Order: sequence, then structure tokens, then C-alpha cells
Amino acid sequence: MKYNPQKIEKKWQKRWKDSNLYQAKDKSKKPKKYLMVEFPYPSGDGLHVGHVRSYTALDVLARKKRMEGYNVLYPMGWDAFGLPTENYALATGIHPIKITEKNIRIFKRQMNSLGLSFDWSREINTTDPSYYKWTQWIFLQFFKKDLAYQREMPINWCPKCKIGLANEEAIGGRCERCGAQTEMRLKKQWLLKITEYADRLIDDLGKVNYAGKIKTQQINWIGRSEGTAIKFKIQNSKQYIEIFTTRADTLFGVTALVLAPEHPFVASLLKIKNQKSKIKNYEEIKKYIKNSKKKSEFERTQLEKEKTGVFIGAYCLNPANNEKVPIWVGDYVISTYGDGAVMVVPAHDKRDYQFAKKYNLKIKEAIKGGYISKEAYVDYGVLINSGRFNGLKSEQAIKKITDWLIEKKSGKRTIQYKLRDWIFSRQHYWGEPIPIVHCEKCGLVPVPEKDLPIKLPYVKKYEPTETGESPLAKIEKWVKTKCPKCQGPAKRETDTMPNWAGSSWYFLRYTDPKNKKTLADFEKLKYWLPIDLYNGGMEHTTLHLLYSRFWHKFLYDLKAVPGPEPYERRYSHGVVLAEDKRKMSKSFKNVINPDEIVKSHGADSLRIYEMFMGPFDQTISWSSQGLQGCSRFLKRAWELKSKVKSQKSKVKVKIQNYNDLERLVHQTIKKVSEDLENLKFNTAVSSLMILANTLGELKEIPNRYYKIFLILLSPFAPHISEELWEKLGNKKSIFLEPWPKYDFKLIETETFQMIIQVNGRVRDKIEAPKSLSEKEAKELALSQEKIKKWMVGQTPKKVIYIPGRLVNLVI
RNA sequence: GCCGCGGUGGCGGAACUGGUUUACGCGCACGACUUAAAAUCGUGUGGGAGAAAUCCCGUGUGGGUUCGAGUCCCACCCGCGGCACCA
Repeated sequence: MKYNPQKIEKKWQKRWKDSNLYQAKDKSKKPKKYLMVEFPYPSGDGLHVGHVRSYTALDVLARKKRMEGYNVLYPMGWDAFGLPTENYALATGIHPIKITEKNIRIFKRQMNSLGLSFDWSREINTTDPSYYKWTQWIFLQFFKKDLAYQREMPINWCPKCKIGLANEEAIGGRCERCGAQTEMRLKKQWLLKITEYADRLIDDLGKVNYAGKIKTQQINWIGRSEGTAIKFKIQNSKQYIEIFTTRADTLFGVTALVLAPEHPFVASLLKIKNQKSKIKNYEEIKKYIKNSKKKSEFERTQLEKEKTGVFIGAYCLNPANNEKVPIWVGDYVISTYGDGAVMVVPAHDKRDYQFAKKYNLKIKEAIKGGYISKEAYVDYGVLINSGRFNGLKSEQAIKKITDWLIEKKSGKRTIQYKLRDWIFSRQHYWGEPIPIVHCEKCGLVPVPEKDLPIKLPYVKKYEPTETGESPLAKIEKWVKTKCPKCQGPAKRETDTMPNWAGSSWYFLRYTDPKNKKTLADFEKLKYWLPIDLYNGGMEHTTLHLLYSRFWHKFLYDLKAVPGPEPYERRYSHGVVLAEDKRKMSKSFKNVINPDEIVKSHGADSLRIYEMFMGPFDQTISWSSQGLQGCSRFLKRAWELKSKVKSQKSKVKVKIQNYNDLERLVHQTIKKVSEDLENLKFNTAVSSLMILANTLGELKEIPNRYYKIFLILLSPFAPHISEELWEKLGNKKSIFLEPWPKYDFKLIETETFQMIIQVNGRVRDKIEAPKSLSEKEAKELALSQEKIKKWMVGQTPKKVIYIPGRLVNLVI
């Protein structure tokens, strides 16, 4: 019979579904493994071959771990709130709920067609009220701990989607969803105080096993820098301006202060009427500020061109030497970092140098070593022109000058972060309603927990409003409510949560998906957490991954979860590019649809190929010929069956080098087992190919070796392995077999191929016993004809012998 | 600019702790089967010289350490990813 993947794959998928083979047990004495892949957004496009790569990889591990005797949780669910569904609903008039249901059906069908061993009894959906009840509950806890707050703030506004965007959703000044240029708008927003957790989010990275680049990316994103806040007294005033610097050692080189246009001192200056006469260039300043406000934050920061600024006609005093320092306003200073004010040290900062050159500010050297007439010297060095601190090295000077400022009450040590609080409200329909009531008398009132979930009203119209308010604002019946506190008239919050909300805690719900009393039973959480391996895309490193760690730490503080970190190990799969090495995209018409591959080559071929295509964490472009090769491998594996001699058969298996075969089998067990632990799927597959090739050379294949081969193959290609296993006469599923163990003694050989080098160059190779001594090795090497040729008239000066490897004769 | 990762055949990629560079797969060439093609199977396949044995050169570039370097050190070039006026 020929290998017919389509036929056998359907057969086994049905059988697996009817059995409970992949269900994780809550009460089990077995050790647990919790493996998780990022749950997808069920878009209308269906599954991408990139999803297949990640899901298959962890499916391979899940299957192997079950066979090793672990109680494995490998769950799947749907991150279904989000803008594309809402936009599609607007375009078609079909309700988001209906669209989501349909897309989930497609995704689920596709996943099953790949033979993925998800535990569907734990399926979750972020748009299900029984799920988002707990998302809302967590929000309430944030609110009660003052970690959720409202603030009027400039936000990235997408004029096309009519939605406010978090900084991370407006990448490069463009809307993440539609690509339109964003503008700045002032809007009252909900924020979550992720900055409160900044230190712990960095420090606890030491407790987990994440791929290195993931850690560094998170650390850079949080952007902690330790420095000094220094107060500059404004001349003829009691006011101070506080600046932040990491280079207190350059304080004596300050020749100006620059304030962001949003700085309160700038505003206060413009408000005072009689200042108008004092400040000569009042109109100029006003115009400058007006202009820079028009620019979006992106425009302001994007322009790497010249820095601009205006002198505002006031001075302050350098606390180090009481020198008069002119105050400027300039929009290259970021208002949200530090206090929106910087000290200008042209001699030792590139930007300041540029600014000083343009506006003819003084350039005062404070660190020796550079050519400040030409360019800024930014390295550390030895202080000059710095009074009593002259001669100190920068590192010491930073410390001493800061201490001195603290003593004088002109400064303090402080830490600044690049990380900002998380803008948590969206003016959209298809998200979790924020469970807050606005009461005229009582202000912001949290919805009582017993009233959760606040369900999203089922309506026909969900167009965004022109004012930028959420579509929910138009549903008067829903908005009007009673204040839970005073029972007076009140209005519901109409903003919804961002699509990152539901995914920030979903891994908890898998452990106890149907719990009505709490987000998940604590005992179950204790058994399953932390997640042993979490795989997902690199693009989520600074968003979802950071957000969910933040939520988890918060829940840990509430004692709702047992540990401070959700993920013990995190790994990211590489992107699968199209065959033309570009990103797969409908517009390029280069998208590979997994359905078509399953149809043409079968799920097992697709799975094997995606594991074999290259290192798991590396970007790889699709190759239909590579797929073909994997397909051939499975076909050969299928045909090996006809050569298998059953155990009962009396035909004696005659194999030359029987020990070699035994050794190869055990080597393969070792290689596959170890490679899987290290997520080296590609080399694991290649070792299976080597074993298959060797078995193929035999006239007859011993049953027990073929069985081991099938077991090793089964996590990668489950359908074909099950089918062949059954054909061997086995009644139970191959996945109930224990994972084979290798015998170290059988891998070891008594002889080895000894490399003979002369002056480090390979000149001969011979078989030699491993027990060879250095002296024997030398003699053996010198007795070889090929070596004699090289040794004519010479004796080795030095002999290097590495037992089990080589001997090197130096002449 | 800063941070991280990488550069090995015609291609995707192997290579333990410094010890045979190119496993496995693709492609290509030749051969077998076939009326023929596809499929399949077999053999070969880093470059150069040679009839062959064999020799020389080869892991981005230049230097260094070492008996020996893809692997370690220094400098540089190129590619990818992230951050980007963060003071």
C-alpha cells in the first residue's frame, strides 16, 4: 500500500478527538509540564505558516514529554478582541461576535488538520463574558490600588481609525493597524502604572530563563538610568528648575539650560502679563511654542536635523559655581522624560555641541582629553576647570559632585526610566468595557465585583464617534446607570480596554477555565505554574510579554498567584518569509496557505519541513523544494515497513556490522532527546533521516529498531507514525509508549578513527583502540607509510595526543 | 548613533569544551528502470592542478594567541533585528 497522507491523517485526527489522549489532568501524581504558545488573534486570513512553525515545535515537545511520563498542559485559545474584527464588521455589517465565531471555526479546523495535540477541553476566548469578567476584575484591583488612573494627556491619535494609540501602537508615527499618519490630541485616558514595577521587571529577569536577546530588549525598553537631579535657582526668583543628568561630572561645563515647550516654567512665563515688557522676544517665544505643539511627538523626535530653540530672556544660577546660565526653550527636549529640562554641556555632549554652535553658546571644557574646538568629547576622563573637583576621574566625580550637591540641598540621586505608563483606554466598541461609573457626586466609582461582568451591549451600530468618544457613548440606555455608592444618576465609562488586556493573564485561566468564583483556583495555579516554556514572536517582547509580566507581579502582590514570574522559559521562533525572501503578504501574492500544503503533501510533511527548515529561532524563507525533500523522507519511512521482519518470524536477521546498527539506534535516541530539550528541531530531524537512510540499506529491518525509529519520529509526524505503528500489529496508540532510553555503553566504541596530523595538517586517518597511550599513538603514527613520507630524515620535536581524537606530530 | 544577533559550498544549513570544515536536505551531473517523460533507485558533487596517487588554497577582511582557530583576542567591513534627540 502506498503512503496516502490525506487518508490516514483524517483517520487519526478523528480517533485522537474521540480519545482523551491529550487532556491534562488536574489531579495527577505525575510531574507536570506546562507548555504554551501565544494564542492567536483569529483574523479572517486564517493560519499563517509562521503559526504552524511555533505550534508544531511545542507540539513536538508536548508529545515527547507525555511519552516521558509527564502530565502535560498544552492549551489553546483565542485573543479575539481587536480592531480588525471591528473594522471588518463596520465594512460588512456583520456583528463582531459572528465574525469571531466564524474565524475561530476556521482556525480550529486548521489546527486540527495539522494534528496538533491541544487540550481543547480548556479552550478559552477573551471575548467571552465569563472570561472578561476576570479581566475586568483585575482592572478593578488596579483601580483600588491606585495603579489605574485617568489623566488628560496628549496621545497619538489615528484620524482614520479614530482611535487613541499607545506609543507602541504608533510605531514610526503611523497607526499600527491602518498605517495612517498619527497626530497628537489631548484626551482623558486611563493609564496603568507599569512604571511602578519598572525595577522589578528588570531585576526579576535574573530569575527566569529567557533567550538573551529577549532580556536585553526588555531592559533597553524599560531604559533605567541612574543619575542626579540638580536644582538650578532662577535669577531674581525663588523658583527652581530641576534637571536630570547622568553626567554630574560635567556640571562645571554647563553654559545653558533648555526646557521643553511644555515645561511649567515656560507656561508661567507666558501667562504673566507684565513679563511681556520685560521679555523682549515675547512674541518669538510664543510663536515657537505654538509651532512645536503642532508637530506630533514623532515629528519632533524624528527630525535628526538641526535642533532649534529660543532664548527666553531669563537666567538661572549654576549651583556649582553660581555662574549665570541662560535659559532656553527647545523642542528637542522631551517633556515626559525627567522634568522636561536639561543642562547644556556643549563640550561633552553631541547634541549640546550642535545646539551651542548654532546659537553661539559658550563651550566650556570640563573633562580633559578631547579636541573641543572640533567636536564634543563624550567619554569619561579627568576633570578640569571644575574647582575643587579638578583631577578627579569622571566616575568618582559623578559620585562626589552628587554628594556635594546633596549636602547643599541642590540635588539628589534619582533614577529615570524610558518606560511610560501604559495608556489603557481605547475609544472603540470591540473590547472589554472598563468597569467604572462616573457619578456627579462621588466621582469615579468602581463597579461592585458582584455586578461583573459589565457586558458589552449587543448593538447594530458601532461606528466611532466624530468627537473621538467610544461608540458605546452613543448607547444611551447602556450609559445611563445608577451610582453604586449613592444610587444617584451616573454614567458608565464608555472607553474599552486595549487588545493587550485579555492576553495579559490568559495563561492563568487555562489552569481552571470554568471557575466562576475566582480567576483560577489557587491550588491549581500552584500545581501548574510557572509555565515551563512559552513560545511566541519576537515582536511581542516589549508589549505583550512585558505587560503580562507586569500583571502577574501585581497579582502576585495581591496573593492571587503563587509566584512572581509567569514564564520560567521564553523562546521566540523566527519569522517564516515567502520563497522570494520577502514578508508574506496578500499584496505580494506570495502567501503560503497551510491548507494547501496539507492538501498537497500532508500535515506530517509540513510539520517535518517546518522543523527541519532551519534553526527554530532564525528567520527562514519558505522553500517548496525543501518541503519536497521532507515529503520524500516520509515516503521512504513508510516504505521501510515492507522490510520489517516481525519478532515472531523465524527468519533470522542477518546484518553485517550489527553492532554498528545498534550503536546508531542508540546514538539517534540520544541525539533526538537532547536536541529537543535544546529546541534544536532541525538537527533532530536530520538524525532521524540518517537512521532511516541506514535502515533503508538493510535487506531486512529488525522489528525492534523500526519500532524505536517510529517512536522517535512520532512527535514530529504523528499521523504516519500512528498508522505504521498500527500496521506493526500494535493495538494501543504509539503515544502511550514510553520514550526510549539509550544505553551509554552501546554508544561507546572501543576503537576510534585517529587523525594523524603533521604540523597541524591531516595526513592520514587510521582505526585505533581508545586505550592507546601517547607513546603507542606516536609509534603507530610514525609506522604509517603516508606519515613516513613526511618524516623523511626528521624526528618529531613535539607530539600532541588527544585520546579518542588525534595525534599531531610537530617537526 | 547605541544595544543585540549573524557572515561557512550553487542554496537552507551542520560542526561537542579550540582538534577530520561542509552532517542532513535541496540543487546539479552521470548512470539504472522506461518507447519516452515524471517518479524512484544508484554514484558523484568546496575551489584549483593532475591520468592517478596526491598536493595546494579555502568558514566576510586584516592582524594576533596556539602544535592546531569557523570556534578565543584586537581592529575593520557587510547583513538582519530592536531602540533612537531618553540628557
